[in-house]
Amino acid sequence: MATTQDRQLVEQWRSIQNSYFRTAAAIDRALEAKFDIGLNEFEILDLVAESVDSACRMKALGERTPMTQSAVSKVVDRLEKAGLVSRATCADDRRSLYLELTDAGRALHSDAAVEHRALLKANLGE
Amino acid sequence: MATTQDRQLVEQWRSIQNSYFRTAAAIDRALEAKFDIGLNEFEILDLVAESVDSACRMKALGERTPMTQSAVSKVVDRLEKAGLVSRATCADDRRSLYLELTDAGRALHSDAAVEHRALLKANLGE
DNA sequence: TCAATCTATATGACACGTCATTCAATGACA
DNA sequence: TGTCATTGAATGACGTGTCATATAGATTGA
Repeated sequence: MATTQDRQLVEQWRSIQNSYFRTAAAIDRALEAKFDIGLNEFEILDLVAESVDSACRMKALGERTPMTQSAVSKVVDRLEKAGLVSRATCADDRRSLYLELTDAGRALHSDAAVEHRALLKANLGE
Repeated sequence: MATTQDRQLVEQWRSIQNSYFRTAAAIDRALEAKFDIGLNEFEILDLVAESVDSACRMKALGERTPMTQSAVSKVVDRLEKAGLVSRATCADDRRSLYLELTDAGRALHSDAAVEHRALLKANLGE
């Protein structure tokens, strides 16, 4: 039995979906076209750029994103392969890794961030 | 330069992401476990169930979901393979197809919808 | 100190979504 | 009516995410 509340819930859900997908797709295309990285790659880059402390961060990253641990690992693979990030072993826990932006990574991030924020504004702000 | 507005935008965006991912994952797991269909499959089923008219619908479906045309086509493949939906050719435009729920599809949908709405409520309604 | 257990990350198999392309049917217009 | 462009849908190659597992290092407790 479809109650009014049910319909409202479904509406709300579809609205979130649309908001999410349309925005994500727009950003992804733009970043891909201009900087040759996908949205997930940028978001990891963004998180790394945000972390001022040099704590061991692979783990911390996993807690700040809805991505799976293994997804994060593969995104970092690509970022590393692209020379934007580097993995460094952790002195106090040799299982852990912390990530650093390379110079190229820092440069790309600061350009891409402008684009990213602008598209967020265009898609969410309005 | 990270303005306050930028940070707010990023916050808003991450909140949407979390809301979307956490809810989607919860629903997906539940539907998978109890009814052996994924969230996308259910959403197509839901759209077909909603359509009272018998217009040619593959196309219409594509307009009501953020999924790609080809994604919809593959989801319908699976639904058809599972015996929940059937494709019928359209008399007035033989390129088009319209979809119908089978009896099994209707039955599964009405059970799964209850679960779906409940999880939406739990995750969004809060 | 040595097992047992736990934790951080990586990896391989697999599922699914996307893009580009294909194919058939339709429409438009000379 | 015959060509050319357009449209609805399906398909194959490919990239990326997920799950389950593997591996190496840490921790606990006897």
